[in-house]
Amino acid sequence: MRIKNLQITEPNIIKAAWELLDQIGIEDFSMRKLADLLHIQAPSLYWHFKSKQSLFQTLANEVAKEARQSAKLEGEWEEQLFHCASMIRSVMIKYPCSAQLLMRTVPSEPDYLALINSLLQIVDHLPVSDSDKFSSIACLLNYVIAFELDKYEQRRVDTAMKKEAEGGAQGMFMDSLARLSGGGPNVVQRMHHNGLFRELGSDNMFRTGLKIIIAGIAQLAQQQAR
Amino acid sequence: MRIKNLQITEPNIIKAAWELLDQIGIEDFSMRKLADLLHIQAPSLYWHFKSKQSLFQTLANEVAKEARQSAKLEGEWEEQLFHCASMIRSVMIKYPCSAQLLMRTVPSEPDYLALINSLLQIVDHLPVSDSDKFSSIACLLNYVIAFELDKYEQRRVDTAMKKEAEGGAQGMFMDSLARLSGGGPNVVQRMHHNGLFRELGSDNMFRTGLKIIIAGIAQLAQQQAR
DNA sequence: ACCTGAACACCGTTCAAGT
DNA sequence: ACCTGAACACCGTTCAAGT
Repeated sequence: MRIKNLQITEPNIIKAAWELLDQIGIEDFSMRKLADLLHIQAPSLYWHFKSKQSLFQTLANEVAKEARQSAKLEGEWEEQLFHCASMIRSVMIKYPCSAQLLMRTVPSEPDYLALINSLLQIVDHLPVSDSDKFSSIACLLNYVIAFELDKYEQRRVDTAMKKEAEGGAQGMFMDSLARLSGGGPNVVQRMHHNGLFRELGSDNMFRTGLKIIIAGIAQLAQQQAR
Repeated sequence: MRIKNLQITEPNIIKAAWELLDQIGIEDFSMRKLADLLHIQAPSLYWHFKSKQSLFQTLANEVAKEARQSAKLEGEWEEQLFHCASMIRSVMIKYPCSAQLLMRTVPSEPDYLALINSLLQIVDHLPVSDSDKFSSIACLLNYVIAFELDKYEQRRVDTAMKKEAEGGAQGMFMDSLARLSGGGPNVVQRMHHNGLFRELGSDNMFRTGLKIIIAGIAQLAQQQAR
């Protein structure tokens, strides 16, 4: 939990913030702990950032900025969307808790807006209404963010379960799984049995969802074109 | 902020919790305020719920329970999915902060699992792999939750913006909008100009996104069938 | 069985005061 | 310009003690 003595500059505070997020996660992140990491007192941080929220906003914007830069614009629009979304995801993986940060942040920051703009450009030539273009991109972006958010939450629960008495909560889970109320076949249990739950958050699952959304957008364009 | 004198039972605590969430939102929700509302001391709550997290888990499960009950199972699978997703959304609208609650909650609660199961049943007969079924439903459910989450966040920012000096932050926003870095046409600005931002979170937008995802799933099934 | 008072170990943030 | 000490108004949670 120590860091080399550094000048207390905005970039260095941000660097330390990323490290702290990586170490303890966003729910335990505090201005006091960040100050400790930088060997200063907590109130000092408020000279550089007017609030914790504004610090988070800055972090989120950094993710948006890097995501936008990694976009390449060649090939069919489907490829472009796929590539862009994958890039956004890989940038998000690089930065700890980036999904939570983006979620809590309003896309009023310039780089976030620019990212949305470049996504909108990709679908701008499609023969659908502006409203539909907007919905499509919102859907895609939501998907990418929610996917990483889920993965994070999943991990958090997994570790919490392991901590709790070996097989205690795990047993509870298997129990509710076994006797699902509501008629019909127990599809969830079959999938759990086949180890599908371990695939949660995998690259493969990400790509499948992405394909679904892009194919759906294509379908929308095709219908409108008729 | 008062409530009639009530017996302190688990259901009444839950009722008060919903009211408090409605009044002040999830980020300001505290066990102490909940206790105030019930005219008891904060530690008393810990006799009924072992933690704030477990209280939230219970609330989330209530949403899942009601959502599951409102599912009807007739018509084509596309209609069923559409209807189910719409129902889940309308239940979520009924309960304040339900998106946040579901997001923070692991789907290990029985009713949440049952909800996922009934969604999986709808696509179970499609000619795709279990993994793809799983991805499809995860994608759909993520969409519904993230949609409401975004709407909530959007509202929070809007009110924050209005509070901040008339047109101060608003001006900032227009500014970043006007001079977006990165080449290409400014699609975002055009859309903002056409009032599309006011459509954020609308029924119309919800349905469009839903159609995209369902059409995408259909596409997946069609490809695999060949 | 159910509730309280007092306490612990934390928060974010402000502000006068220091250098 | 940049940092600190002290303080304010909060948190979630525990626990001995009350009824």
